[in-house]
Amino acid sequence: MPELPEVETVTQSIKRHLVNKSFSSIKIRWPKTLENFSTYDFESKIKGREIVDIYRRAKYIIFDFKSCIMTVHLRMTGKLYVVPKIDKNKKHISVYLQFSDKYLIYEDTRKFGRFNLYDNIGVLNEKLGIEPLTEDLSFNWMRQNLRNRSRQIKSLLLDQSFIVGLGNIYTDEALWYAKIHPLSKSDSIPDEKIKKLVISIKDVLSKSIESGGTTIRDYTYDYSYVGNYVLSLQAYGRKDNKCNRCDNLITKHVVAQRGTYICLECQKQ
DNA sequence: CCATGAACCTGGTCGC
DNA sequence: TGCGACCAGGTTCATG
Repeated sequence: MPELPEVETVTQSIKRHLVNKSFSSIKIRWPKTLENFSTYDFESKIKGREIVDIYRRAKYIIFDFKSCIMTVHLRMTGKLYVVPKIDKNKKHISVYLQFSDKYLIYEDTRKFGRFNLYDNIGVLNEKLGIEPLTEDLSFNWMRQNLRNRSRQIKSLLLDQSFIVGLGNIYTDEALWYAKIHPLSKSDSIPDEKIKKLVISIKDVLSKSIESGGTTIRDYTYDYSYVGNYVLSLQAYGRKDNKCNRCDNLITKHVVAQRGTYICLECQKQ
């Protein structure tokens, strides 16, 4: 489901309910969801502890309890939302936590999502790359780091140890805006296009956040709102539609094992 | 170092 | 209507 804009939207939507509150119980319906801790750990380290902050890092939602953090990764179909009452008709609720008189629900059709418990954010930071919406992502950084390796650009942009937050949709979108073919080798992209790529990444992600993300099928936030950035997509999902720049038809390919949408006229290799 | 394929899961869609 | 094949906003691990 979610890339950076969707995770950011979900994070903000649950944050206002939960900051300064504490969880009183947890119920597990799909045990694998808790990857590195148990309900026993919940009892001793999380239960009754104040949630000091909730924030996003990469595609993780972080619950900060000061003495430890709980991370949630939604993977493909995870949904995290607050409701006053549990909906018994929901078939795929993997976990739910009670706080005050409400519930934080974790629903996940494909069951790929995971909760983890850590002492601090250090473990995550070690394996994660830079945040694209900060000044860490600059033209100079990008040029330097595209040139010191030779990777297919799409595969590199999807790599969370390089830049975090981009997934299949926003990678295709950013490459379309920058007129870069997804199979281009990272060390053969001209400066002008690198410059455009950096701007496009920031632009696409921030515009999408403003629209509440992109809903293709599963993604919703706050129980049922959909993301409207789907209306702004230029490449992703637009097979056989006209490119909005040149009237050539968008075609679908496979790059880095992912469905990939390209305007072969604009995005020459 | 880099690319590829499989695994983890369920459900929707498409062609016959 | 039914059934199989293929596809899906992600990540990780094993293999050349």
